[in-house]
Amino acid sequence: MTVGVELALTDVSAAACCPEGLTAPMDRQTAEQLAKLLKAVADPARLQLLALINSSPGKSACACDLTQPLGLSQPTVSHHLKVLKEAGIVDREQRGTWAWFSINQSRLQQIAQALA
Amino acid sequence: MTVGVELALTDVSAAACCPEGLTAPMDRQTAEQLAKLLKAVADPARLQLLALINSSPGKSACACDLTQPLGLSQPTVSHHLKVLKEAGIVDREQRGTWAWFSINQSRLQQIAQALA
DNA sequence: CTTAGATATTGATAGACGTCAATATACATC
DNA sequence: GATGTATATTGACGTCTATCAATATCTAAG
Repeated sequence: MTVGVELALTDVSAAACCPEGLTAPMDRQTAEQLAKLLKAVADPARLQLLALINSSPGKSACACDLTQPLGLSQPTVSHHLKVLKEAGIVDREQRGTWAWFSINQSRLQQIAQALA
Repeated sequence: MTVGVELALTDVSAAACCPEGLTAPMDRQTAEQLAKLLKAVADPARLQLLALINSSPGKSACACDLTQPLGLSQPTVSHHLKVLKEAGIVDREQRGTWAWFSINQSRLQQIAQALA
């Protein structure tokens, strides 16, 4: 069982985070939630994934088309997609054998605005 | 000598990064530069520091006033301020014995806009 | 139900990172 | 220059993380 991990990860997407941005002092707990979201984006492979998905037709892409451009192994890409999904930054849709990913744009905006 | 580290860190602030945001595919090198900037912000202590500085009178604060609110040791806070400085996110000014820090707002905006 | 292909999970490993105690350096004052 | 205070650096330690190879699970089609 990996309940602890599951909870920790869903905590991230549960964060209705930081409407005040950086304009007011931030308590440690709030800072940790926001940091988790930012960490999900602060990785070169995941940034490449987001850019790839975003620039795909319909702004959604099959996982099968994401491995080769990154030059990483399939499990590694799968891992990164999971991190993005659990941060609420991408959505996953099953289409037959394939997994299609799209970007939760408002969630991305939310993260960006937390730096305002 | 720590030339390697110095170079790696100044590389960060040298990154005139990512005017296209996530609208086009991103090569690994560009992704690594942007990831470095995001990592500099993706830490709870550093987010608290930015929020504290930003909400201080004149939007600048003495290092001596930043240790206690964070509940971390002085060397740790000094380390975090160094990371932020080397990412170009804060500016440092020496005033007598004290070190005053302010936020490079445009650099923060730049990072936020890279997620657009 | 077996096969085949796509995706996810597990286990292992190397490197990065946050933190502190101890120490060093910088700066002003006497 | 000696002292006191503020800040930075060093060294060590535990934890987290990115990555891969191997394996497992899922899904559709025979």
